[in-house]
Amino acid sequence: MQRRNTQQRRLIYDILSRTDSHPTADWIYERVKRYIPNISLGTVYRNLKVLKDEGLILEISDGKQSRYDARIDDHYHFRCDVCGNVYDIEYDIIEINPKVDQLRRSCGFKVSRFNIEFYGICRSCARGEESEKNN
Amino acid sequence: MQRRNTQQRRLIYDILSRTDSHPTADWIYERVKRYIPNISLGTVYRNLKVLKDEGLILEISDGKQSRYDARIDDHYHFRCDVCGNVYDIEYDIIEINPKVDQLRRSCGFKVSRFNIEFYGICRSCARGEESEKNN
DNA sequence: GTATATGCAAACAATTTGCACGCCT
DNA sequence: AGGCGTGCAAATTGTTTGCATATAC
Repeated sequence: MQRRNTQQRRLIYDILSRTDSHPTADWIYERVKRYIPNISLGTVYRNLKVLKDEGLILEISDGKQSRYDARIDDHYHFRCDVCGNVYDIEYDIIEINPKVDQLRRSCGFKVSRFNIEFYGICRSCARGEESEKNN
Repeated sequence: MQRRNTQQRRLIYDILSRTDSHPTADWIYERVKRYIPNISLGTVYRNLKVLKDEGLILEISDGKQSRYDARIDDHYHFRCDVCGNVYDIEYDIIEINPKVDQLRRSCGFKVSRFNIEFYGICRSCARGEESEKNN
């Protein structure tokens, strides 16, 4: 399929690229509206799907909602149990990879990728602050 | 809150305990109906939540849906990209845990738990079979 | 007896989709 | 010009909830 480079698609990707907050579709929608006031939420969802299909962004599942990430290099995520925000953890490739490779070879499945996610309470929530929700 | 040991709750837990297919609420509902035909889906959801709160089962998020697991000891999951089914991988605690612990201590967050998930194509799908969907 | 649990249906929230029109290329 | 993309609203999907009744204890 021949893809068009629309204003909407460009802006959605641009906004997602400029944040590290792993936002939801709705958060992105609110931001994009500042520039294209009559954009629809459906368009945001459609473009996020396109960008994902093209491998430009990642979709992170949050149980009920999806979050999106324009950072596609190897890294992990930490999710705060209190505010729900997602933070990046650098990919400790030297330490983990050989061990995971060992497991993936021996587990009996053809593993194409894996994902580690950490959970706990983020710094602001530990301090009792109200975190700005990125959703 | 004082909990009652109802027929419905007992059966839901029993059915979940006897499968390793990590089923969805709807799959469980269909099974329970064989014994309690007029049970409602809402009751299944309510009881799954109770069982989870009591720590008897785990909820596994599958993007849009939830899946449930009565196996609460440490183990990993493998999810097939084709059929969506979830399989158990034995927890190779000696190999992985120290490395993950190292990462969780050094990542800068207060990590209370973590989760590793593997993705790929399961045996039946690799053979081109139609897998029975557990959802 | 009484509070917890149930069945039912309506409500919800996140996401997807059908359709007529609009705008990249 | 042609077809992909859009806005809008309705439809779908998974899950939750209010309420009157039933049941475990």
